[in-house]
Parts: sequence; C-alpha cells; structure tokens
Amino acid sequence: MEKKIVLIDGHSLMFRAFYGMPPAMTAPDGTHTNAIYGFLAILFKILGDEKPDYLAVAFDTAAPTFRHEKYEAYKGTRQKAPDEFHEQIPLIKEVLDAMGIAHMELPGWEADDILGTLAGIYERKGAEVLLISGDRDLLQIATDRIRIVIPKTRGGQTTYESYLAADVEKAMGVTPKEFIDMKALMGDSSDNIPGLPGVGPKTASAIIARYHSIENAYEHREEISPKKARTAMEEHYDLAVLSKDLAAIRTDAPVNADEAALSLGNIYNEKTYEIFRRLGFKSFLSRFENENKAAAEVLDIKEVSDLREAEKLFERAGEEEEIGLGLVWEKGRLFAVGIAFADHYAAMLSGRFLTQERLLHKLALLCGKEKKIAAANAKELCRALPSEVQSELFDPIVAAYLIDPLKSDWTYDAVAAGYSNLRVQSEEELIGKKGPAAYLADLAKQAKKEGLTEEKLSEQVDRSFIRLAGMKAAAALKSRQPLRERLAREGMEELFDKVEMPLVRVLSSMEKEGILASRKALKDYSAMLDSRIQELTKEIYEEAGEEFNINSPKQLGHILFEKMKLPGSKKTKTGYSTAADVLEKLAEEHRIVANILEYRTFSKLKSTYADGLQDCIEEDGRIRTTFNQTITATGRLSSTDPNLQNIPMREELGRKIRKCFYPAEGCVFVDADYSQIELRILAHMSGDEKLIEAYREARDIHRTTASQVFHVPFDEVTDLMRRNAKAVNFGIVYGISSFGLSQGLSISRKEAQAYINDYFATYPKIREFLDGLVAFAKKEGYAVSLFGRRRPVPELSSQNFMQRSFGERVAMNSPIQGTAADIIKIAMIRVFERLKAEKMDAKLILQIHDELLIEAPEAEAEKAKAILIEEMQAAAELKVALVADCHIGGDWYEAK
DNA sequence: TGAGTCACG
DNA sequence: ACGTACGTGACTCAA
Repeated sequence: MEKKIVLIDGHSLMFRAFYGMPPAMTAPDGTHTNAIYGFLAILFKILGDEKPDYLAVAFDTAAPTFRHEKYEAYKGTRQKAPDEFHEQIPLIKEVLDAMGIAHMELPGWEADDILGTLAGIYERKGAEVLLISGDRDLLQIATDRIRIVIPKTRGGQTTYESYLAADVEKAMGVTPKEFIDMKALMGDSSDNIPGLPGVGPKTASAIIARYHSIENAYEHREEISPKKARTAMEEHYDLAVLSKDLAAIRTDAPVNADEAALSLGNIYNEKTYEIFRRLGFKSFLSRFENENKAAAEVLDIKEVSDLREAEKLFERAGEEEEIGLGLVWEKGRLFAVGIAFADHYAAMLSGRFLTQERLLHKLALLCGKEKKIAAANAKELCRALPSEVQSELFDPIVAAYLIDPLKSDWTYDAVAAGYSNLRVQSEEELIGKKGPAAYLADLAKQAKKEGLTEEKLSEQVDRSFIRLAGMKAAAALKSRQPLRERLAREGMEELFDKVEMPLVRVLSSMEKEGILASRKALKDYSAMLDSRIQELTKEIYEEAGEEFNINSPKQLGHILFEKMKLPGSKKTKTGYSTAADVLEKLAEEHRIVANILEYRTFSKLKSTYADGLQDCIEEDGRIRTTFNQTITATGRLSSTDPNLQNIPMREELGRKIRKCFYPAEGCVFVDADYSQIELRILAHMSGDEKLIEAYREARDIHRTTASQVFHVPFDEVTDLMRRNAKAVNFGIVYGISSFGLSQGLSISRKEAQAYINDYFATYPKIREFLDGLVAFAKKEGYAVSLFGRRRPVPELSSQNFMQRSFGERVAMNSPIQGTAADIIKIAMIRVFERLKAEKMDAKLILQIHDELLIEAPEAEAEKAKAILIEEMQAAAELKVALVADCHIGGDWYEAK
C-alpha cells in the first residue's frame, strides 16, 4: 500500500498558531503556551484526517543561512516576533521529543530546504507527500504527488488551503517552478529577497506568465511593457538572478531521511501526558483516554449496587479523616454520588436502593461530622444537602481559581490534570455538555427511536453517572495536597482557608434563600413599558419614512447615517456605531435620535428585567440567582441566571424595578453599602497623607479632591469642579489614562491630561504607589491584593503597545478592586456567622459588590442593621475607617 | 457564535 | 503612531 508522509514547517506553523490563538493562554506556571497549543491542534487534526505513516518537523536555525551571507543587506526584517513567541520554540521541541516525532534543523539550511529535500526523497520512494506550512513560500515544490497544505486558524476553527501543482497554476497563474522566478522578481522582505525595484506582485506575475523565466524575460527585455519594470530588468539583472537563487528552495540538504527515524509511534504516551498536564492542555488530555485504551483503565470506580454495600461505604466514610465527595446533581435532582478514599473509589446511583431523600440525608449526616471533605463545586454540595455542612470543606475548583483566576472555566478534570497524577474523563466526555438530565432524556429518546435495548442504553447512562460521580470525588481528593502546597507557596493559604472556603457556605445559604419578586408588579411594569415602546416604534418609523428593526444596529446605522445622512457617522468596526454616546451627540440633529435612545432604554428594561425576571420566579415566588465564586479575574463574585447584580439603579425609571423585590410577610429589607470603598483602599495602600486626612475628617471626598487639585477653598468648589474631580478619582481606580478620562468627561485629551497632572502634583504618593504597582506586576508577573489575592498580568510583557497599556491599567486596578472584593467577602462571612451566633432569623440574601442585602423579621430589623454596619466596618482595619451606609425598607427600592 | 449594546459596581 | 477607561452578564441580531 502507498505510504504517506507529512512534513511540517515548524516555525511558520508556530507563528501562525501564535497569532491565531488567545495571547493570554498560559500554563499553570505562567509560561505562554498559545502557539504550542495551536500547533498541536493543527497537528492532531492532520493526524486524524490523513493518518500518515511518517512525520517530520523542520525548524530554522537562529544562525543566518549561508545563502544569505551572499546578500549584503541581510539584517532581516524577520524575527520580530515577541519573546512570548520565542520562549515557546524550545518547548514545542520538547513536546515533539516526548511524542516521538522527528524534528530537525540544520545550521546553514532553512527549514524550507530540509522540507524540500525530504519531499523529493519521499516522492521518489513513491510516497504521497503532504507539506504543512504557515506561508506560501513552499508552493514552488508542489507536484502532482507533493501537496502543499496551508492551515488557517480562525476563532479556534482550522481550515486548510491545499495545493497540488495544478492548483498552484490555477490560483497563482504560474507553475510551481515559475513561482520561484515570480517571487525573485517581486522580492519578499520577510525572506530577505531583494527583488527588482519597482516590481510588485502584479508586474512580476504578468512577466513570468508571459516569459516563464527570468532568463527568458531578460532575452526579451526590450518587449517588457511597464517601462519601470523594463529599466529595472536592464539595470538590475544581477539582482534578479541573485534573488532567484535566494528564492529557490534547495533539495540537496544533508538530512536524515531514514524511514525508521521518521515513522510515527504511539504519541499518546506517558511522557507526553506528563508534559500536557504541565502545560495545562486539558482538552488534549482527554485524547489519551480515547486513543490509549490502557489509560482508560487507570481509574477503577466500584459501583455500589445494594443497600448493604452502601451502608458499609458510608460507615467507612464516617470513620475516615479525609474523603472526597462527588455529586451528580442538577436543579434539585440527584443522579449519583461518588465517595473517594485514598485507596478506593466508589459511587452509587440515586433513586435505586436508596431514594434521593434518604441518600441526601446520609450525606448530610456525613457532612455534619468533624472531618475533611474535598468536593469539586462544594457550593453545589451544600445546596443539595438539607442541613448545613459542618465538616471542613476543600474545593479544588476554588483553589485552582485562586492560583489562576484568568481561567474562569475550571473543571474537576482540568484540576486533576494539572494538580494530580489522576487521569479522569471530563463531564463533557461522559455525559455531554447539556447536563445529566438532558443526557438521560437524549439517551431515552435514542432508545425509543432505534427501538432496541433500552436496557443497554440505561446501562450506559448508569455507567456514565457512576464514573462521573467517582471521578469527581477522586479528582477532588487527589488534588487536595498539591493544591494546598501551591497555595501555601504563593501565600494564599490564609485567603483560601479564612475567606474563600468559609464563603462557600455563605453563598450556598444566600442562593438557597433567594429573594421574593412580585410577578404581578413585573407584569404591570412590563405593560407600561410596552405601551410606550409601541408609541416610540410608530414615531420612529414615521421619522425614518420606513419600517425597520430598531434593535438591529446594522439596520439602524443604515437608516441614520445613509438614508437620513446624519453627520458624524463615527466609529466603525463592522459598520456604524449606534452606541448611546454617539447618538447623544446627534440628539440635536433630528427628533428620531432621542426617540431611539428612549426606545433603547425601554426595550432594555422590558426584555432583560421586566420580562426576563418574571421567567426566573420559582413556585414559591422567590428568585434564586447563582453566585459564581470562580469567574472574575479580580476576585469579585458574579451573579447569573438571573444576574441580580445589575438591577437598574442610576435612572429613576429603571430603579422602580426594585419595588418588585420585597421581603417576606412580617419582614423588612436591611441594606447597606460601603461608602467609596475603593478610594479608601487607595488611601490606605498608598499611605497618602492628604487623602487619609480627608477621610479622617469625613469630608465629601470628591469636593475635597476638587478643592486640593484646583486650589480653591472647599466651599468655593463648583458643581462642575466636583464632577471633574469625581471622574478623576474614578480614573485613578481604573488605572488612569488621559484618553479614558477624556471619554468619561467628554473633554479633550489635553484637558484630561492636565487634570491628571494636577492630581498627581497634589497627591505625589499616589503616583508613586501606582507606579509601584505596575513595576511590581512587571517584575513578578502578577498584581496582588492586600490579602494576597493574585491576578496574573501577562499583557505587561506584550510587545503590543495597546495590550501593554491595558496590562498597566490592570496592574493598577486589580489590587484595589481585588482588595475591595476581599473585604466584602470577609464582611459577608462575619455577618453570616454573627446572625447565626445571635440566633436570629434574619438572612443575608444578596451581595452587589459593595452592598449587602438582608431579609429580616421586623422585630430584628434594628439589630440586623447594627450588626450589618458593625461587621462591614470591622471587616478590615485600614488607615482610614470603612464606612457603611444602611437603610431599612419595605422593598429594595426603599431600602436603597 | 460573535459583535454590539447596555444594565450594574 | 498605536486607540481604551476596571470588573461583570443578558439580550438581540446576523451570520
């Protein structure tokens, strides 16, 4: 049978991958890995599609090739890739070594020459040759047996362009051989081929298409048509010949073309697995399970199949000091439970010999004991159980998030791959990405359709659930120690033990409680919005002279800027910008603009809040959000499904929605928010005396800033001055830039810069502090909060100005926002514990970054208020006091 | 699925 | 010269 060889241009493919993948992709230890990842993704795809017998990767050497020495001007416009790229080259070679894939480089020879040589040798052997490269240089060696493949990575999707000799002719208008002459004429700065002055791609291809070679073209030089090209040919013929020599890929490189050296072995081996784990390539790890049958056997999970076995398992779990738990649980429904000991993994299905309730009860008893329990997504465990967890919890997902908060989709299998020697399958592999209930339903449907063996399919479901539960438990248990060591090494053990883990219980309680929302009030509100939306729609259609979809930025842009020809059609990316700040500037131009803005406001309120929230109300009238603890880069929480952290507040119309949230019968809301917590943190961390002093005197901080920056007495500060000072204060917290401030204040960049200069002149310590933050992050690679929370800032080492500037702002903002996040988390734990200790019925139900909401029986209201204020203010001891403002009300609107 | 927009801190 | 304020999530359109 015909053999097949794949040859890869290592450098160019790595380069392609580098710019095709997200730049922030790093291994757990911070090494950049995006090019390696992209390279491997393409490699795996090719291996899967082509199934070659032989494979080799060629790299360029750092030294200039001998041929270039002939050409004086060689200094290279090449190799301007950033360090993040170069550091990945040795690593990919390491990976290839592990996979047993031949890679080669020859001093004095380009990768192209190596590939050209190998291609020729294997073609003569009668093999089919595939040449993978990131650029088109190699098209010249295409034949009817040598195929050039150029992968394109766009948004994770890989597609190929593929060229045999005939395809080259079709696409380029010249044969592969002629391609050399064409390239020689037009030159190529990235390959240091000079070419002829004044001859570009068009002229070059026209000349070669007609005369087929440089030599022949020279013979007929008097016929060459653009005069510029003719003169160039006459005067610089030598240069053209030299260029041709440079452009031609050689096929006589001294390479080892031995079949044994190039043949593919098992790339899914132990060593490769280890490297992938180190580099954090979790999605590749799963291949080892599928491709390597031996690996799939590694985890042995015992299925518990009767009550007696279950009893025994729980008995042992009760006695062990440390166990792992894994639940397959979705929306109040339990599918399976896994329990892991150091030497034994077991799992059982729910609803077989034990009902869901009995099983949960047994788990609750277990979690009521004094012991260490490792569980991925421990908050879910807490939510599933009928009583509060007393055991010491360890959540590997939370731990992994603290170590790498830029990766916001940590899963148990990724943690196991990165921090244990365990090989586990991912949830997606086992039951798909739609969750256990959907998996069950899908398989049931499939059984029905195929009309056979429902039993067989249900066996598969059971097996998947058992494996999922068992692997989750095992992954949590086995990654515990390595994660703890890593946390300790990075100084985040206390943050983890004293803040993040205790918070799990608080969040689960808040999620369980939920908040009452009035369906009727939301309905009425929605109807009111709708009637206005109808009016506005009509008016807008009249003003536009036609009907169109106002919600479509594309159609709207067309109407406003093309049909109606409104001025200043600024900002484009995929069309006209119709964002509010652009439209506001056009409000004077035409009535339609104001109507559109109002329409936007109303339809946003209706779809997201009035209608959206109604769909979230559960049977008991309450809305239960999910608080995500492992999403944000800075340590803040986030809220989803629904998001209760962005309920309208700033405008009165939207704010009224808060009237729809109300406390239970006989209860009130007690709501408190920190006063300017981020600026207070800035005052503390920078140690700036003026700012500290301002807070000690409890003055209006923005007015004070205005007075000090603009050198006017406190009482003579105008509203405008205060407004500007406030914007500057915001800017400082966000990582100041003149452009950003100018946008925020709608002033020129120059004026904004003047404000910033004045501010730093007034508060020199703050400038020092912010500069210090950037310097620290540059040196260490991460920003750090007051409580040790880290945020990596890989953008700081970017060669790209914009990315680097972003990194600098992040380095300034993250410690401040992160510290604020730490403090309110501490406050939440304190408030929660205090309410419990005082045996109160008041419950913490929401957190909105700097605000906490309590639902309290009326009789407890004042006490809850006192506790809330006290614990929030005592959460951290800073050089300036923390201040919390608190209100009691009959609904959320009133309490704010 | 990504881009655009807009709600919050 | 470059072209953005920091951190989120939901909804809509258009491919």
